[in-house]
Amino acid sequence: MSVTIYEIAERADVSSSTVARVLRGDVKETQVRSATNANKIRKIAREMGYRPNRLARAFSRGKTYGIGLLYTDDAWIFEGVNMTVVNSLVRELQSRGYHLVFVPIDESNAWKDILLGGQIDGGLVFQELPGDVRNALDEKELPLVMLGDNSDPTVSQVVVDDFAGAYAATKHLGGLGHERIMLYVHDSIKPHCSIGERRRGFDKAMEDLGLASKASFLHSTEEDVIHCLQHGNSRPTGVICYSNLEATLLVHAMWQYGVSIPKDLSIIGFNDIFATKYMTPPLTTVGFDAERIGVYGARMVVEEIDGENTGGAPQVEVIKPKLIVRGSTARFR
Amino acid sequence: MSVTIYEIAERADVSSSTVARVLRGDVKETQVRSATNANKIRKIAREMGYRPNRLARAFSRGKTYGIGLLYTDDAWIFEGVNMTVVNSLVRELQSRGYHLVFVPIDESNAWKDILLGGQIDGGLVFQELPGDVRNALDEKELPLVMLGDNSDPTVSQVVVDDFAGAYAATKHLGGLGHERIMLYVHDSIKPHCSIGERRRGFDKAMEDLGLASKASFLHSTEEDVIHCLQHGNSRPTGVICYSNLEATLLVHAMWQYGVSIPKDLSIIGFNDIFATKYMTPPLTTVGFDAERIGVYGARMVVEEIDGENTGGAPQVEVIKPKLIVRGSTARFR
DNA sequence: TTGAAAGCGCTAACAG
DNA sequence: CTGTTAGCGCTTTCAA
Repeated sequence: MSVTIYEIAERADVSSSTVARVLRGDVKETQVRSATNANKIRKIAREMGYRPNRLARAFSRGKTYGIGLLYTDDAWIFEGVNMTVVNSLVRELQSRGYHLVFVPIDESNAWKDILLGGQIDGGLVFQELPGDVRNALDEKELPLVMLGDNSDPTVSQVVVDDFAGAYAATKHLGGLGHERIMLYVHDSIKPHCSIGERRRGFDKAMEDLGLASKASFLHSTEEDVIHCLQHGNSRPTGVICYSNLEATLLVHAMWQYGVSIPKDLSIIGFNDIFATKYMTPPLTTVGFDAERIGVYGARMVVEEIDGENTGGAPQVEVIKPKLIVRGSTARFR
Repeated sequence: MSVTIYEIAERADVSSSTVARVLRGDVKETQVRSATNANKIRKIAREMGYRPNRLARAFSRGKTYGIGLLYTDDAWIFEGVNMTVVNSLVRELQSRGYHLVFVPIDESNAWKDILLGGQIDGGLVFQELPGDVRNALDEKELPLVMLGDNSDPTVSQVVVDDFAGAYAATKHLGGLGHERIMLYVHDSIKPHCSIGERRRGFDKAMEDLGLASKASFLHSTEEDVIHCLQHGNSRPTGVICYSNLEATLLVHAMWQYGVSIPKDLSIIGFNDIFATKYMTPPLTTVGFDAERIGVYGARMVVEEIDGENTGGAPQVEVIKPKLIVRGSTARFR
């Protein structure tokens, strides 16, 4: 087995409490004796290769130091940008002594065992949670922080200003002379507040551009969009894609049909991942600093757990996106 | 606080041990009394909303039920295929009562606290580990399973038959009439056994094709490869890319230079992720069932922890890749 | 600042 | 099958 505070206590000829306190840094060491003791204890601990048993500590403190990443849709969470978020989440949490626990919410009741069985101290989510999950969280009084979702004003959240992103994208296209612009949301996309936000940003920009009547909004299948883009003489000349999925699919489809981008059609995507830069053509996209979402998110849950967030009022951090102009957009005629 | 076995014991008028045993299913219930008791206990537990405290259980059993995912290179682990692996790892582990703990290995000593502080029961790795990490693992006698890496024959592993993958890719190109074929490994790729494996598969195929003298192997920068591909009349007509990175970069570069794929140049990638199917043109690639890596990997660590792997001899599972022919390869002339 | 003692919730012998 | 009794390793009163 491993070295415990008792073995150290014995060698140092002090009580186990003292060892624990010193090693934890809970001693001011103002007195001569305490300082001497402290040094001796630390020396012995080092020699014996002591490491506090994290489980014992957690158990004793009544904390788990685990933060659950609750998700219903793994396609969403394991996708490009969100992985960047997860990555920074892991690191930021770790630097604060916490660790991330993946909690897929599915028919199996594993998630209940985890939430109710005291395996986590708080939760992080990318999307709105099913009612029973929320209830479980509430029952255990576990703080929750939403990432990139503002659908619930009662919990803290770090969100991306999707309105601004869509607005900028639309204005960009308008500035290039496009008049008939489409906002494309693939029908496989699950409901999410960003859809509405982006739509509002899009609508507002079209209105400001004086093109409101020429806007077309679609929450649609690929076939319908492609059809719409190819037929009729009032077809859109610019498309703003809800995410990389739509952009990828669209670029591919247009390539198949011989529609040249950006000559014949301008396309703007959302979310800037590595691959978008290397698409053919490189994709003009609305990007944002995904790492910050993780950093803020981690900070917020931990603060709520440690009760540093005294007020109790939900915190809100907003990340400003920026338009990254690349090769998939061009002046219309 | 939560409901404990003691409260249930009191109400059911039995000892806490009995409660624990019944709720854990450690009672055969052959006798009349035991069955009656068991039912009563379960009923009360249900009514009170009892959930076993997982930390207490873990602490008491001397197990953590955490499996560390140890990694030095997050670009690698958070990349496409490997995320699929992680996803299945999470689920498979969860179904066995374990959870995955991300353990980035960096200058901070956080990883030491986790390994030595008894936060995990075993480890999973995608790449060879630094010596001190291995030592820590050995010291604590934590089983380790390698994923997609066969560099250490002393540990269990689930690997992809990269030799076969590269062989098939090369043969495919050879069959299409290509004679000058290049294997491209970007210089940012960190050392990994698959590089050697793929190279050997490539070499063998070239030899079998009678083209050995026309093979060119490069562990090189993008510039060099592009230059090589554009100048000289003995330039390669087919390229096998080590991963999606090279394929993405190359397709992009060729597009910039007006080299048409697959007319002027055939390209084969490695690893089949969603986007490759939608590249322009869709990428011919060597794919494999990434989920199985996770499933096997999880199974193997857990078995080693539970001591089901009696022999002690390292297990080896090999995943067979298959060539997925799409639009980036064509007959040469 | 230190020590003694109790306890976190569950598991694991050992008798009965 | 059941109850009793010790822990697991650390934290946390409470006195001294």
